[in-house]
Amino acid sequence: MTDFQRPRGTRDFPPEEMEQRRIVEDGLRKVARSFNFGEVMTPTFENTELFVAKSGPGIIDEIYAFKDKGDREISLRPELTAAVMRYYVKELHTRPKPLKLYYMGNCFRYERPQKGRYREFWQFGAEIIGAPSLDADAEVLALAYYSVKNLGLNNTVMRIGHLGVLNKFIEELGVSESMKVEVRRMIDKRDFESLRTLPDGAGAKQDVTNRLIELVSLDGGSETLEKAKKLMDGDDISLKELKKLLNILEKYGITDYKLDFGVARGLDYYTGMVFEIDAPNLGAEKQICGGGAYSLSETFGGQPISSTGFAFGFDRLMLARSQDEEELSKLDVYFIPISDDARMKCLEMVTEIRNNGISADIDLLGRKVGKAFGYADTIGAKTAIVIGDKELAEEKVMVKDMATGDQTPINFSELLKHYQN
RNA sequence: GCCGGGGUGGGGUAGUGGUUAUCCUAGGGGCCUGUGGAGCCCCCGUCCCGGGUUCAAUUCUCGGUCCCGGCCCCA
Repeated sequence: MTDFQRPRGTRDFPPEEMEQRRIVEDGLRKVARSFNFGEVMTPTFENTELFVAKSGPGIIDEIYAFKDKGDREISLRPELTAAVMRYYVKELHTRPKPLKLYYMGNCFRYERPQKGRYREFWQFGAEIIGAPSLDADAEVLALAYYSVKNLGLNNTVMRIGHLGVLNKFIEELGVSESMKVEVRRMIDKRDFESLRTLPDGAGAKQDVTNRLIELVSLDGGSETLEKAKKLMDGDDISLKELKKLLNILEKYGITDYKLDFGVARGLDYYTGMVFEIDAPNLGAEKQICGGGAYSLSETFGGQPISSTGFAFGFDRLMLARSQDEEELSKLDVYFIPISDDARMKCLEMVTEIRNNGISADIDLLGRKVGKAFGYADTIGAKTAIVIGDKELAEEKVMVKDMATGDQTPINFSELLKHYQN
């Protein structure tokens, strides 16, 4: 016998899980719409060069890249931002600014699967394009913040940083360009040990190194700003910006964040504010959201334009909230016809009820009544209806409450009304 | 790419170098020909793949593959 397996790192989702996923998805959509973001969708695959342009040729090793039958270099998208920016540059750039977009879709990466990491996964993201302001940064942060809150994920931490602050320090270190990239990586990894060796190996200034380590070790709310100020000797523009941003966030009702200058995001197209949201209960892959202010349009051949955005790891959101299971929706009514004539009548009633937004199902196996009730019970139907020739003659059905076992006679004409209450 | 732990019906498991591989559960049917949740009975369905050792491998061994956790990476 041939054993057909799922490709590695992919998943099947049963109805119960899909219901949960749709609840989360609907919740995210709802919040995004309430912020006046509009949804866009882009292709599942793109020309490989798009992702190379954004992330460099090394990316090819980590994504599903292949040649199609026309010898074109194609890749399954490893993320959604590149495609959205491509779309913006080619077609949406004449739209009134600011452009507020959101999107959700499956993405693919050729990676070793582990908890919260799959080869096919889903992202939900949002961008504000063309609003080069702290107000846009705050609006995006607020969307991410309230999306998480709305899902009931209370055990999460939003960490906000600023690359302007970080980069100033890195510049002052006085190390080579390649070393700067390395330093950023160390900071992102919280690798303080390696940072400490910078003065020896890479010739970084000892004093700056010390202050840099102190900076990225800071951990706290808005009061942390003062500590950072002292480390920077004087009023830094980025720091002032950050202060303004935090003031704005307060108006959004957001104060339970952490300032973290170690949020480096590992990418050089980020320009200012950057942030991440963690769900600490997820283990190694605990980051559920990442984003910030960036400039990417020019990479795809457009005019430079300021943007701010983020992406949620949808599957990680699901993992993070999986502890509090919600009750699944139950079938409203299960029809059990006993004769062929009764079945015909049932179909009319089933259709009428379904057309009024009430869920209804009907026995398709011709089971005996006892078995059919057993099935109705197993699937958790709220009520069941048996119809035979007797009921047909009286134009009545017996509606049985599956929880209590009570039966109520209802006229055919009253049936819909009964369920609408 | 690397490290560790795993893989026995759909799900969960027991067990073994050799007759018919255990039990639970789920699914289908019957006892019960118009009323569910219990019980009893029947049916369905399994040793991840390949090489090696052996008279004989689900068992031992090697490789692969997939799953779980971690490293690397994380656009």
